[in-house]
Amino acid sequence: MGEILLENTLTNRKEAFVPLRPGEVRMYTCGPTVYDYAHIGNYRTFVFQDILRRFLRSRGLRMNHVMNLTDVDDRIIQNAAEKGISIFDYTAQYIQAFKEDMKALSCETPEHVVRATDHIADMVSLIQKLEAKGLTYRSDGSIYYRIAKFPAYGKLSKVDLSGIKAGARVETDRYEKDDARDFALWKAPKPGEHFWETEIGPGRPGWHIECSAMAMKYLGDTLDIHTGGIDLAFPHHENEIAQSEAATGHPFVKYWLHAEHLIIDGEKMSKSLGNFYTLRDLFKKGHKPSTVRYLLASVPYRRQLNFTADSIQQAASSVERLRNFVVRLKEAKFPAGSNAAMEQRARKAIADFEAGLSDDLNTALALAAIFDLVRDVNTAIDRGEFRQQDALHVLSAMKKFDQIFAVLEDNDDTNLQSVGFTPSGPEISPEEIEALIAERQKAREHRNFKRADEIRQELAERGILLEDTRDGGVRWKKK
RNA sequence: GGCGCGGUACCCAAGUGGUAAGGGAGAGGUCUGCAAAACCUUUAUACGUGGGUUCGAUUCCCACCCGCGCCUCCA
Repeated sequence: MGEILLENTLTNRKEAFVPLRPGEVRMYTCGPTVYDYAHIGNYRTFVFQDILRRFLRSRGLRMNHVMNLTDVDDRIIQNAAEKGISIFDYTAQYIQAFKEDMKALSCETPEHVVRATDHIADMVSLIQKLEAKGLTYRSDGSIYYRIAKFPAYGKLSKVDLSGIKAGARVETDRYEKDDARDFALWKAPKPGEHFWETEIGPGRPGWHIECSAMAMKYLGDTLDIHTGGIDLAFPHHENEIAQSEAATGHPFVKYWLHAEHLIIDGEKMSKSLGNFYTLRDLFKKGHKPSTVRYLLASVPYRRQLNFTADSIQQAASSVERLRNFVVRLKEAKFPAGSNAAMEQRARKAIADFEAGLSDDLNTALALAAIFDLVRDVNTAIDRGEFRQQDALHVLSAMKKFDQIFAVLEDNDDTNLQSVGFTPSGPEISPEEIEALIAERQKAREHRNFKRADEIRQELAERGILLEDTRDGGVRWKKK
């Protein structure tokens, strides 16, 4: 197997991925701020990191992956206050929803999913470390990081801070900061706000410090991989670097991976444009979890993903094609024996698939390898050149594929239920379906095609599709 | 203005210094009682525009145009 190349935002280059500790990957993902339901743009990033971790695991690497839940920030405090409930009661529902959504999208659960509010002490001690090094200053009970003390600032995003420093965009006064570039490590409480009483005074953590504190707590001073949306590169990740590296004296992250944004119909997704979707919005429209996952995964993560009504329809068709293929392999009867060429073909597909993913997670290329296999095998089957043993090899290739993409299993109903949706369409029991199929078969035997077609039509209206197979059998599936 | 991503067929989207993967959609055909599924054929004389380098560029260089994002709310 060839090396894995990852495009590193820090260097702007594709680099061979080599874990600092052989066999283990220490990875940190910026998780959601749980002030509301996460939107599909968020999930684009989370599906990306899921594909990444699945791929690394498939290469025999052990994951030590941390994802944070930001469960305290301005929006949370404000929203909770408006509802007159504690921030914990407020965020609980969205934490739950996030976990359900991730499950619905077949995203693996990282080894550590951690809440900011459970790590206040870690943040405080990190801030103390920075204070001891003289990198901070206090202003009205808040503590700020003095960017001027960290010369490497800007190395990730290549942002030129001289512009910001002098820029008119930022009203320095409002922040009570010495320098507009400085950012809050610790925020003094405002009246009525939730706060923690700590050794550095009462207050709550700034946004950036939580990621540094939690990442280093679980993963050590230097992590292999840090992922997040492209918008986080500046200032969030830049600030993480400043805090962490200044505190430890070690490089914070070896590979920075950023996912480009998802846009809707060519425009930024935003509530004001009315094109803002949560996962549940899509499910409500009747889209399957596997369709959404496929769509989010199919465009390489470094590219913007243009989400349109058409593109999700296309994703649904693509998944359908793959699933039909697997069903055919499992259910069709092939002559005994094997065809050496097919085993070779399956091996090539796996090799091409992995080569695609190895190239900075080029999922489009990896998918092409699978679809090539699908076509070649279907052709071989149609020509009668396919044998029983061949099916095992091809199925094994499809399994390899699905260990990463996770869209083949027919689990959409279950996944929908996990987010509280009952599968759409009229209820019909398998027994009833079988009975109708039997009746239709009988009608067909008597060449009563009118009746046979009526039954097929009736089932179709109830969401059941029939396929007559070559050997005279009938297969059915849900729409 | 600075930084970044992109502009490939009807749509999504790979890719390479030597004349374009894959998926979806459409059309025709094979199979089928008819469908469905599957297969075959078909839809880019050149890949935003204009220059340049080169025997040769979509692929390198330059300029320009357009889209999107970030520049302390943001995945």
